[in-house]
Parts: sequence; structure tokens; C-alpha cells
Amino acid sequence: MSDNSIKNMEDFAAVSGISRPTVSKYFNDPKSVRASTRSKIETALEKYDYRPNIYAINQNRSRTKNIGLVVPNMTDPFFAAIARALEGLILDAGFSPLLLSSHGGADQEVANLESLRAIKPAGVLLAPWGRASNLAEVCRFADQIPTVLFDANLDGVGAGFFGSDNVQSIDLIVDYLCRSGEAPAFFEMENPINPNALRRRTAYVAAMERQNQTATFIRVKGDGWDFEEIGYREGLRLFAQGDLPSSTILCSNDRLAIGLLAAAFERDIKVGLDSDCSLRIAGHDDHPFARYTCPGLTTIAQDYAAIGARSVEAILKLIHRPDQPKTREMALFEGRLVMRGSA
Amino acid sequence: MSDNSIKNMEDFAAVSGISRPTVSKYFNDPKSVRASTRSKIETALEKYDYRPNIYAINQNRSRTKNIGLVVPNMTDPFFAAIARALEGLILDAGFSPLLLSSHGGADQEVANLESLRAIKPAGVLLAPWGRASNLAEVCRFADQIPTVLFDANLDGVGAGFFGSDNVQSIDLIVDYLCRSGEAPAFFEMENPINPNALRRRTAYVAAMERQNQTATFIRVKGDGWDFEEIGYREGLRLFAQGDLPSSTILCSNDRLAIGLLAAAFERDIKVGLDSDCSLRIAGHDDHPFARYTCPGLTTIAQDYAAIGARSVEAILKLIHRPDQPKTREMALFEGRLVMRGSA
DNA sequence: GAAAAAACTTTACGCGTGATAAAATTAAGT
DNA sequence: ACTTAATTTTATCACGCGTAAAGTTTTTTC
Repeated sequence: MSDNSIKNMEDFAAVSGISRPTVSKYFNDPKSVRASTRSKIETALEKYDYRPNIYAINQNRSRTKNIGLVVPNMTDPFFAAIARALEGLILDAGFSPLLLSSHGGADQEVANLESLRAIKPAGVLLAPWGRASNLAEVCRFADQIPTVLFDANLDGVGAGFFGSDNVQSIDLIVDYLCRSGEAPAFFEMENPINPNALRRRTAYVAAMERQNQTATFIRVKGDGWDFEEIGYREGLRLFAQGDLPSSTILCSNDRLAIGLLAAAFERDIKVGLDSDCSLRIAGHDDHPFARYTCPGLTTIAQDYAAIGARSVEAILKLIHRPDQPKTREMALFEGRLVMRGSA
Repeated sequence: MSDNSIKNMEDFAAVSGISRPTVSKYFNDPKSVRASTRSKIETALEKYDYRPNIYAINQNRSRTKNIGLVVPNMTDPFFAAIARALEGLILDAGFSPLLLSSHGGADQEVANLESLRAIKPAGVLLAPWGRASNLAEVCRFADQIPTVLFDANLDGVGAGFFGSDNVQSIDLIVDYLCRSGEAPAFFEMENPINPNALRRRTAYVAAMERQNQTATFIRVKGDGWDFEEIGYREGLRLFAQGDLPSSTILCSNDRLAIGLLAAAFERDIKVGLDSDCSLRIAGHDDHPFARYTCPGLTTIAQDYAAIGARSVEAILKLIHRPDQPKTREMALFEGRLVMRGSA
């Protein structure tokens, strides 16, 4: 027969013995048709494996069933893990995730938003590049398409933000470090791109105040996202100089700490809690590799299960009720202290 | 005026003073219209920022300007790095990359191919899941849509394969290890999913033969992609037992080695070349984190610049001349020895 | 078992663009 | 200015599906 000639819904409707509009209805919602016709269609479906043309479907719809997902840097395992979790949640909600990475920088971020615009997504989950983001463009985008921010906040942009409570988490780890040894110095980049880095800095100052300690900083130079390299290079330099402000170092993020630990190892500086150790190092984020550093990295685990769940929930609500009151939703989730050998 | 009412090409053609078919021609190839009309269109473009509806464009086309890019696991920084490089090459060629990860396993791989089918990509670059891949489905897909494999080969599937020459690279590192100390034992998983693991195993046997050494294996249990965890857990177990077949261990890949190094550190086993070290560990792939292990991991760097370039080149050739002779192209690229502290 | 409700069929149109043939215009060369 | 080639315009169809209206059949309800 003409088995292979099922080119469109018309043809498929013919072989399944159902009219095309009903078949169309079926594909939009299988439960919206009578059980008997549904089974007829599904029988034919098994035999002819037809699928509606996605472009024709979306041509009329002003919004599709896609949800854009933009992360600043997929090469960072931390974001890769979050992205993966979010993909799952989006799929569960019956939408198709479209994952894009802004690794090129703020320009790539804008380019990603442009690509998404062309695809007319129902909504977008955006972890912005950071301070360097093209705020005007991101704003313009968020005004046109339902957008929820996660991981890093840009004030007032999008319909909501969900991320970590840096004040709580930094307080938690500063408290732990102070109780278990010398108060920590804060290791950070001079000009961090990520807004979270700035918030953690402020949170560190406040936490140290609460501990009646004076905040001290180790600020290092470095551009871009090659944090391990920066931590390593600057660690080597610092250890060579030998004038650390404290024997406990709290890094602004795990990736800096990973580099710093490698530098300490190379310089034969024992890191940890034991009596023969001269340095303690802690991080923030619970990077997937934090448990395989030497020693394992004491750090803060972000609750990104919760962050992801709430972000997806928010974007879905926005999609289903697009004309709701314009109150910007926002929630910060507590971090959890993960104790390993390094501090 | 009616500034914002540019809803389609008709409207845009009107405001730019050019007929719609000519505008259409412009968007398909700006150089195909007269310079004067081109500038007219581009002037209007700046003023009204219209962009053709991507769904309407693709509705008729049997193939789009998209190239699918499927990697087994984006959470693995190695694949994240390759994917990023490939994305750049695809963009340079004037196509849009669509990146998908099969992290769910072979089922997700099939699902990804299904998604891609719906999008009608011009071609697909596929790094297959491995032995567990649904061979029949992948084959069926590759028969319908131009497909090139990279990283891992599936015999006869797709129009070509580009990857690393495991025989050369393993020979290179075995030779180095033998010259610089005790001949290596091969650390691997019992049932590796990745075809490269099997090839490296065979290559190891052959290389040891050439060195007049007897091949010895350390085979460990473990499922899935959590290689660091497996290396770490099994490393702890092995070191507790204390009956290693050799003081030099060549791991099937870097991620196993990273776990193994962490285990050695925890057990106070000094790894490296110095006289006070009792163990040497080497890996394969030059994982982005290999330079931050303690000590830095001696390994083989895959030439994935070349692999990526050739893969993209091959898929482009296939797209432009779809009916060329059906010889399956294939090339293996040499690895480079990266010497660090661990061996 | 009849009336009401629900689901389906038929018919027809619209979406925004690509493609093409024939006619009209413009540019280039002499 | 005239010829010729190149380009643009006009007009029309195609693509595959969503959707609405009107009529028909099936199922549910009492």
C-alpha cells in the first residue's frame, strides 16, 4: 500500500479512519477525544509512526510549548548539574526545554535571547551572566516574554528570582570556621562578574561582625570564568609571599578553592583540621568535584533542588496566567554546611 | 504611525518599499539582491527590527539550517568543552547548533533523536551513548538524516566517525610509563559503557606486549557515569587490601584517575615521581580538572580541536552534497602526552 | 425510549513564508 | 538612445496544521 506516504495529518487521518480536525484535537490533548476514537488513532499511530510537523503547529500559536533555559556557562559543572535538573522539571510539566549557554559572555547572552525570541517560547528561565549583562536588552526581553531569573539576580528584571540566601549560608560557614579555629579571611576576585560574589562579600563582612572579628580580604586579579586557574596561580603567589592574613581561608566559590588547594598541595602546605596542618580552606557551592579534592572541600551546598523547583513553578504559573498582578516573586533558599577534610 | 504593527514580511516589505518576494530573497541570501534594494531593506530593518517567522520559514523546507549536537553527558566537563567548541564551528558555518544531552541513558538518546527528527535538522553530530545505545534506532535515524559520529564509534552507523586513536595514545603513555618506572597495570570498569574503554583495553594489551611486559588488570565494579565516585570507592578498597599488581596504575580515563587520586590522598599514599612516592597514576583524556588534582594528573590530551573540525567539515560536506557516494569517512587523531606530577 | 448533551465530520479559511512564472522595470554596455 | 541582461514586481500556489461554523452521529441522562 501507500504505507510510507503519510506526509501530513490529512493522510494520517485517512488511514486512521478519523477526520483531520479530530486528529488535531487528539494531538493537542489525547484525553479530549472519545476513548474509542483515541484507541483508533493510537492503533494507527503504532503502524504508521506519524508525527505532526512542529513548524506548522507553532506557526499559528503565538506561544509555543517550549521553555528556554539559559545558563551563563555550561562548562561549569555546577551549572551543568542545575541545567540538567531543570530540564527534567520542564519535561515533567509537559514542555520542551531548550538549553543555551552564554559562554561567550554578555554578547552571547543577548544572542541567546535573540534566538529564543525567534522560537517564541512560552517562557524563559534565565541565569544571567552577571554584572556585565546587557541590562537593557535583558529587560526588553523579559518585558516581551515571561521570564524568571535564577542563580543570580538582576534587580527588577523578570517576573521573579530564586536563588541562594548568601547571607544565611555565609553566616553559617563563617560561624563554623570561627568555632573550629581561626576566623577566616575572604578569598575573592578583584572584579567578580557574578552578583553572588558581591553579596557573599557583604555577607562575610556582616558575619564577621557578628562574631566580633575583623574582616580581612585576599583579593586577587583575574578575568573571565577560569576560576580554578586564578585560584591556583594566585595561591602559588600568595604562598610564596607567605603573609596570609589568616590560617583559614574562605573562598568566594568552590572553583577558586579547588585551584587554591592544588596550589597548597604543590607548595607542600598541609590543608585540613589535623594538628600537622597549617591551613584551612573552605568554599561555597558544593561543586561536583568538591568531594574529590585533596583533602575534600568543606563548603556550602546550595539547595538547587528547591531553587529549580520554585523557578519552574513560577514560570509555569506565569505561562498559565500571563495577566496576573505584576508583583515580582522572589525567594532565597538556605544553604547546607558540607563538612569535609579541608576545614 | 503603525510602527509596531510589523507582524509579517508583507508589512515589512511595505514599510521598506520593496516587494515581499524580494524581501524573502534578501533574507535567504542578502547578496542575491541589488545593493540599492539591500540597503533599503537594511535601513528599514534598523528602524523596525522585524525578523522572519522561523516556523513559517521551515514549514515548507524539508531540511532546516539547524545542526543537531548530541553528547552523552553534558555534566561531564570533557563533553561540555567539546560541545562548546563544536557549537562555535557550527555557528561559523552559518548553521544553528541545537545541543542535547543523553544524560538519561540510551532511552534519552533515542528521545533526543526523536526531538531532532521533529526539528528536521540539516545534519546531526552524535557522540553516542556507547555499547548500550539502541543501535537499531540510531541506525534508523542516521539513515534518514545526515549523521556523523564523534568521540565513540558505532560500527557502520552514520556517514562517518572522527575520534581519538586509542592505539597510538595508549601506546604513547604505556611507553612513557615503562621507560620511567614500573610497567603499568590497567585500571578499568568491569563493564564499561563506552566503546573507547574497550579499545583502550585492547590497546593496552598490545602496548604491553610491545614492551615485553605482561598486561595486568584492576577491574572494578560500578555502573553509570559516576566515574570519580567509582575510582574513589574502589581505590579505597584496593589500598586497604594492599595487593596492587603494580606501583604504576594507568586508568581507562581521567575521571577514574581523579577518584583514585583522592582515595590515595585519603590513605596517605604519596603519588608521583619523587623518591618518597610509592605510587604512580596516569589517566587519559586531559580532563579540564586534571591539572588541579593533587598532584597534577599525567594523561593523554585528545586532539579534539581536530576531531571537532573534521566532524563539522564532514557533516557540512554531507549536507551540501547529500547524494555523494556512500563511503563511510573515518579518521583517528593522535593524542598528546601531558606530563604532570602524578606519573 | 426520547430528549439532551457530547463528540464527531465536513467544509472552509487563515497563518507567514518559499517558490515560480510572466510581466514590468531598472541598470549596464555600446 | 538602443539593446541586452539583470533585477524586481505581480500574481498565485503550496506547505501542514489550528480553528470555527454548521450539520450529523453517538452517548448520556432521566
